[in-house]
Amino acid sequence: MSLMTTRAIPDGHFWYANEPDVRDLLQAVRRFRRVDEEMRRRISAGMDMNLTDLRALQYVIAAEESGETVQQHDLARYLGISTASTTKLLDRLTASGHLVRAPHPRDGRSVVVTSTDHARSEIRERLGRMHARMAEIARDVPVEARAAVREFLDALSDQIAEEGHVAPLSPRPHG
Amino acid sequence: MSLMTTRAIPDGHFWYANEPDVRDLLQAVRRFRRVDEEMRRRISAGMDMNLTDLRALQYVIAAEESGETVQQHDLARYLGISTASTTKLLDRLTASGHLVRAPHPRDGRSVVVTSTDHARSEIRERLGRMHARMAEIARDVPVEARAAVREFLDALSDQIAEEGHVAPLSPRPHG
DNA sequence: TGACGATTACTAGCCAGGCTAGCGAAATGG
DNA sequence: CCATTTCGCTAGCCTGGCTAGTAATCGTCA
Repeated sequence: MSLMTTRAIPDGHFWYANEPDVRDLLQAVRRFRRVDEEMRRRISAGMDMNLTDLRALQYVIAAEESGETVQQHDLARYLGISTASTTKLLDRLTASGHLVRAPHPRDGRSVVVTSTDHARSEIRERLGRMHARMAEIARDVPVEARAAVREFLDALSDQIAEEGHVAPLSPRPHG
Repeated sequence: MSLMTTRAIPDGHFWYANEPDVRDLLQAVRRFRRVDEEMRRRISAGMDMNLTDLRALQYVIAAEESGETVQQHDLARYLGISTASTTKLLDRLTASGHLVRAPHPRDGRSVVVTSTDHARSEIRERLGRMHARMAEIARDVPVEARAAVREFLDALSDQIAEEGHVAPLSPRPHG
């Protein structure tokens, strides 16, 4: 472990008091976390919907782009909410003209959810530019440092996911 | 700009199809974002409180550690909720024994919020180990790559914060 | 010093977005 | 072909936000 270099008090602020690099790194992580949250809140507010609705929209569009179909059930599982709540969510998003419910071709119980042109263009308009600029920023990382950056983020994710004994499941729609 | 290398469709998936480094980097960012959100949800659920309450708790404790006093008003501003909602939040967190309301020494209208020993030890117990391991992970980043990592995260944060024309304000308590 | 606007926290009452329970219709397995 | 399971829906509840309005206190200025 070789943890402590300054004080024995495990309270965050003193751990890396004489390790400015480490402190700055974690500070940058925290700031990213915060502004990211704010950004999503802003965007969903700008589209007159809540964060969950925005996530749902992105999920449906992403699934369509990779050629997969989405049922109400998939959405519920991905969003981590009940199917009943997902019914309400679909009510909202179909009323607003972002999503469409269609009968499943071969399962009479199921509903297939698709996005409208309007939804796709709105998402593209709101997120496309930012996405492009994030890619630019990634390109600006020196080639020789890219592996280190990725490994750092992956290690953080592994640590965070494992903490609390939760399997690092990936949120894929069913095939 | 020199954006496109593959297709002109600005839909995210094709931008960096032949730039595996860039794609992997952004993928790592997205994963971090997701597991971080999940982690906070888990921890707050484990403490029988919601995300806002957890943020409030961390804020109060952090402020105390840097010797600052916190009023209900500061908390409301930091959390981005109304003072009325903050009243309810304080009701919850005082009822659960995490925070204490005390009269402000020189302003009869104000309330000074402090954390209990119980709250501090619970937060330390739940977050301390993870915090330590995040510091370890940061230490594992090769010294020569640390600047690049920090610059990457800062650039992302700048971009995200600026998008939507919001000033990159820092959430400090009043002095 | 006394009056008055500003500030602080609170109460009352509303609403959005989650939840569980339970239902009918369709699919599936024995 | 009947029993069980799955799917999405409705009904009704609860939490955690919100706004509006209030009482107490503070600060300022005539």
